[in-house]
Amino acid sequence: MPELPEVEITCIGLKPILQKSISNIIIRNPSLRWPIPSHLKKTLPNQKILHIKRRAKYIIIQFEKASLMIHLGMSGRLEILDKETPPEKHDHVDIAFHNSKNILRYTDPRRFGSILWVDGDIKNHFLISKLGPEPLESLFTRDYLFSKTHNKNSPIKNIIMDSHIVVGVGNIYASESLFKAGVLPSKLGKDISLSECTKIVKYIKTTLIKAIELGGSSLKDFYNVNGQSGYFQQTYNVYGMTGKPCRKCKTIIENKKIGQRSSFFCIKCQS
DNA sequence: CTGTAGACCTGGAGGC
DNA sequence: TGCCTCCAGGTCTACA
Repeated sequence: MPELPEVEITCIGLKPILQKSISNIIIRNPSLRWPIPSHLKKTLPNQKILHIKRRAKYIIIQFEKASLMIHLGMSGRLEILDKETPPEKHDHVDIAFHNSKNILRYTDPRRFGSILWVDGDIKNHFLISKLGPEPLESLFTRDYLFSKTHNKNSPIKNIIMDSHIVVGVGNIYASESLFKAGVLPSKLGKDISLSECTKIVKYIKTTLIKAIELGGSSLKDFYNVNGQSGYFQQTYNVYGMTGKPCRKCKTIIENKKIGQRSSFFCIKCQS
């Protein structure tokens, strides 16, 4: 489920728990990407949620002196549910609140996600401190991208998916953005021109923004029905379209592994 | 330092 | 039905 738009939409959907004070946490299975700290049982109760924000694909739930840093991995989900909702197999964590009939539930079949406790400023955390700029913020420009590509021997798709260069571009939106930019995912960084960087940056931004808007449009039933966003209703230009005709030129969409990941492209529209 | 392969883990789809 | 293989939205770590 989660690429950056889904994480953003999840953050927005968490607004109802702002200012709430935690009463209890139930950890059914602490084995995520990193173990969930067992001290949360003692640390978390009576902490008040002051802010909720996103950095890269991390959801940061801020308390007075520390934060919970939550990553959804490949298959994670956060939902606000009635506290009587019985837990299922992959519902690893519940957080309950004072004076509330709701809980925040973390579900993650593959357990690639993480729930970490960070004292002080998260900027200094080892998972955050070396991250590149946010794709939707002003630091992510043509010139910045060019400075990171012009001397690189790896495919452009790998470069834009490298969180040390720019965060939040996952496998779906990497393929989609490169299609719109007219650049083959396998093209090496050093062969990418300045004007191609202009397009890549532009279409990463517009693709992500559009996805957030689509997800946002279904926000009202985001957490009380099935936790899915507009994400699943989107149709893609190339992602998952292997063997189908390109929407622009009817050429058959191809799929090639680049950097271990499936990559989709139109050989005629992209070069 | 750079670039790539492997690792983590579960479930669903498709072939036989 | 059952077993096997392959595939899946992420990203850290180890190694050449």
